[in-house]
Amino acid sequence: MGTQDTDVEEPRLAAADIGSDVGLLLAKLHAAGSVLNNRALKEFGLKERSFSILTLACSGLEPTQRELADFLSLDPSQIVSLVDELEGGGLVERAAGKLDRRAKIVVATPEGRKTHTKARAALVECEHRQLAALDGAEVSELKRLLRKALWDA
Amino acid sequence: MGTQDTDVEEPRLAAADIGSDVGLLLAKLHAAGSVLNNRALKEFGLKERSFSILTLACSGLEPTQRELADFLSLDPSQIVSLVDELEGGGLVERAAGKLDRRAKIVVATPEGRKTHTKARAALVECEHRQLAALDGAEVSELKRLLRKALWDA
DNA sequence: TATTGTTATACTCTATAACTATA
DNA sequence: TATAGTTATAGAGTATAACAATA
Repeated sequence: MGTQDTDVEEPRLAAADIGSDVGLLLAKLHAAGSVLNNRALKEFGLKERSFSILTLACSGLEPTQRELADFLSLDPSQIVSLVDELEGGGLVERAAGKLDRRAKIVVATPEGRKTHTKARAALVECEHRQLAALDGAEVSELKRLLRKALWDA
Repeated sequence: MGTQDTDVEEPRLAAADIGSDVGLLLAKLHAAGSVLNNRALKEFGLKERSFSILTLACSGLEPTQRELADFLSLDPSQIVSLVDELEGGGLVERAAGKLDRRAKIVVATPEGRKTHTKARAALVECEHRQLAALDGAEVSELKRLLRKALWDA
């Protein structure tokens, strides 16, 4: 996003009713977090997107590219280039689907797992900093509400 | 975002630990909301961004373009074209800053106020649908936590 | 006929730097 | 010298359609 502001106090304009607009609050918090996350992931050659795919490739769930696209809310064609990138770096591999030979399962290599472990630790640190104003219970509650809004619809 | 999915049940991949990743949850909920919001705003010739500016232009706070850029986490150059667009549609006007003649204050026209009222009603409806799984107290708590994370840092 | 992955293309959004006018 | 607004441009991200292989 344009300005990687670190709003450290409530700005004057937050008094407008749009200061309670869920869409804007989500956009701002997400944008601020993305800057932190992508900066932290740079040393591993990753971005938020590729990290998400790597995580799922490490999960043991054996996701197909189609599942990745659905879950990450990305277009299948975007998954192709992201997986290409990870595969080029030796972090994941494409395996043939067991039941459906059209489908390709994305699995992490041993090196991918090592990179993921380190990258994940860096992101946990980012999340701590981003949500520093919230205590442990509040962080849990925030996650619960976000998950509920997304998946209990 | 790629696929404007309407996740109506928790997908298989949500079991991975990334299903609790705040960054991903924020991205997904924000993206899903943007699709709804922009679709609803289309009939008014607005998008999320231009609606935000129109709202602040209606607020009585007399924001300068610089303040809009800071508050909306957008680059000043992006504000220029968004305000151009709104001004071209007759919804806002640029007024000279009172203390600083460099600064330009963005204020809504009477027509801008009328459009804003109608657009806002449409967005309230979108927010209701997007957060349908949450009760009133949970919506308030979600907003409180988001605001706190952003501005109590 | 429908779906998975792929490629290609056009479009929007974002980031950056330079310029002007005021301060 | 610094700041508000503007302009221009390159890059990243997104949306869309078409195609081959498989179901």
